[in-house]
Amino acid sequence: MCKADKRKKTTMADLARLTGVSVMTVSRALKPNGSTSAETRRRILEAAENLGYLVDRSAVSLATQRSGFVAVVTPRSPEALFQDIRNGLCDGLLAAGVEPLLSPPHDCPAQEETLVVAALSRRPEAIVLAGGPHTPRCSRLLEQANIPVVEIFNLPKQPIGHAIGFCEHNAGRRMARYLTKEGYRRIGFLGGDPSWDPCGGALRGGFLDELRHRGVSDLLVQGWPRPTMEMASAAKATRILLRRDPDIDAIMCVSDKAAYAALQVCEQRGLQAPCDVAIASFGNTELAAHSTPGLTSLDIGACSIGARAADVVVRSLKDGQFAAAPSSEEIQTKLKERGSTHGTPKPCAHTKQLLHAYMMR
Amino acid sequence: MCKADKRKKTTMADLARLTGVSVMTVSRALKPNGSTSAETRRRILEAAENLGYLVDRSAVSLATQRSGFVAVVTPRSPEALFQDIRNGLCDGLLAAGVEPLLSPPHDCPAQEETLVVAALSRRPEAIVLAGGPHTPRCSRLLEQANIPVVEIFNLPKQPIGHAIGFCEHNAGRRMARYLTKEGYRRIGFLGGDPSWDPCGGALRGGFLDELRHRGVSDLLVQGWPRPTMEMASAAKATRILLRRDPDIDAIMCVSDKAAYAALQVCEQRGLQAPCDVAIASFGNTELAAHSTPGLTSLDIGACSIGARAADVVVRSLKDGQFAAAPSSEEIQTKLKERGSTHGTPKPCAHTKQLLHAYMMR
DNA sequence: CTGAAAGCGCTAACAC
DNA sequence: GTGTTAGCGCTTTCAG
Repeated sequence: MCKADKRKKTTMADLARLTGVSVMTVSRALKPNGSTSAETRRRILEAAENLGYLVDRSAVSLATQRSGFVAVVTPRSPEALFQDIRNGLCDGLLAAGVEPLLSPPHDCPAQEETLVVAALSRRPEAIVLAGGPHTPRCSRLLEQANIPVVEIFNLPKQPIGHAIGFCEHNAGRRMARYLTKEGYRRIGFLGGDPSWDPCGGALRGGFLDELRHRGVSDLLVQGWPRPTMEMASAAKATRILLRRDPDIDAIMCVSDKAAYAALQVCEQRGLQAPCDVAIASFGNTELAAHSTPGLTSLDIGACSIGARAADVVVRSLKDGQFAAAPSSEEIQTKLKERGSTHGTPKPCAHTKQLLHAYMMR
Repeated sequence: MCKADKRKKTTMADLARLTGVSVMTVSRALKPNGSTSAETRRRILEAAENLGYLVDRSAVSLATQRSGFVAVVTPRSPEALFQDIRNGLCDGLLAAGVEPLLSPPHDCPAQEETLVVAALSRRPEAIVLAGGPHTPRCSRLLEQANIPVVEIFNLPKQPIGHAIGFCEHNAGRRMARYLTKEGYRRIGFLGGDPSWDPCGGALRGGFLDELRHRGVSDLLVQGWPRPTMEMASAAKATRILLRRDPDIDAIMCVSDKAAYAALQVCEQRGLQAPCDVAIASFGNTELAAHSTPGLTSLDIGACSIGARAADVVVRSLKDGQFAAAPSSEEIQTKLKERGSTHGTPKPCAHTKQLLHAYMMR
């Protein structure tokens, strides 16, 4: 009844004193399957509710040697994709009764290491993180942590435990193959600085390799220094690209947002996709499907990566065998072809109307 | 040197045994300002590094009664906005040396309660969460938790502790006022189901109120049942709206993504913004600024909300006085006017070119 | 500079 | 059904 005025939090001892039982009885009454008389439990639960008592999970963790949560450490970039991945992951874990606890987003391997140290210090049951690259110490700590480690998004060269992801390099090559087959020859690449977006860097690497392999070497690359303001950065980079090579005929972008920004800049310049310049991207988020024209984009199945990861975590937690025999699952990126790289644009209703208005003047 | 083969994690006792000192010395050696001889410390740190030792923060929390982290509990919707808010918040907290720990996103107050219980059980130093609504029990637990509570995003009717946010109702009214002043009379609203998006619901409420107040009562509302696939849902809802009232002259949307989808649908139908139908939205994210035409949108300063919240948390943690005297800061939404509701569209370069191609056939 | 003792809040393993 | 004892891994406090 009386509110806790003191700084001290209420403990089981308080509940025990109040209800005239031992601490152990309180502990049992608070669990769904503890053996306590109905009446005793009722009184204890009532007292707990009145005082707003909540178990101290630090103490529980210490006593049981089980923390009951799974750590999730993801990079800030690419946000839209990790958003979906995290959603799929969290939903899957919660559905299985496992609690995910997310670290703040990181911008580089060094920061990742800091966050992984913090996460491991809380003794998670398992840890899910992006495929890297990690710092050497980070990798070592993960190996020594003795818990299931699940690397997602990009497939690491040397997985620590389980891995579910795609190969960015292959993804880049794939798109390069497609664009060259479609006949594009003066191709640009738009992406962030690899120091904060290693994944985009690898994508670009694969893209470049394949282009060279196909004899398309006159490639222009334009990047930007920070992960924020992606559209504005991409728009600016596009302008530079167009200035450097006005005859550019295709631009591959590291994300749908960047691609959308590039598309707008091109249109403002009177360049129409795909006839004047093709725009392709990576991620296949909602925006790619809904923009006009639609953006040709590489799909990585972000939601399903999250769901698969949740599955692997849950199985690892249940089954020591499975946890001990790390699996590696390569996700094949799917090239989703849309109007930004293929087909001739027809004047849409909008254009017809403008045309009409234009001629009526 | 030898790897930890057993399930047991290494503890300070192991390090103490290995280096021939007491546990207490190990404890001191591990802290930056503990008084230990340089040589002893060196050996201890070396052993720790070799074994991949990391302190057990459950034990530290228990012993010191300080967990050293701040809990962050946010709703899934509106994702884009909370993304920015979380980023600003996390950056601010990390910069001040406070560790944020994020709960998975929730879809309703009941789920929020569950997550808040889990978070409070870990005894955070403070908790940051959306302004609600919360379940009664959730509010009560937050009050009894005896830690700084910071509610962000929307201003709660009855703040628990500090609050930094805007009034969705006022925001809705604001946009209604603007649209009616611009001369729009047949106005629709597009949003998600209030059960999972209470904030969008309040926005709609304010919007409706103001319209009624101004004698524009013939309002059409269209929503969707799930937080996912926002653009697809909004596109579908837009089609229904257009079918129900082909003469609709403006559509207010709960998010920029929804608005963008609506814009595309309208254009596909030959309706041009703003002359045939105006599109307005909420959030003022990158997309609103970069779409063509730009989307008129209500700006809430998401990043700064996060930064301000971090500031309040840090001050509360430092200053008991400040923590005890809850502040409430109302953020004024700014109406960012763009081409989707205002001005006459000029045929852009793209159109001119299409026009040209069209006439050359 | 180092160590021994006590205890943080809780639970496992036994008693009764 | 309930209580007792003994820790979980660490820090605080007090002695040296």
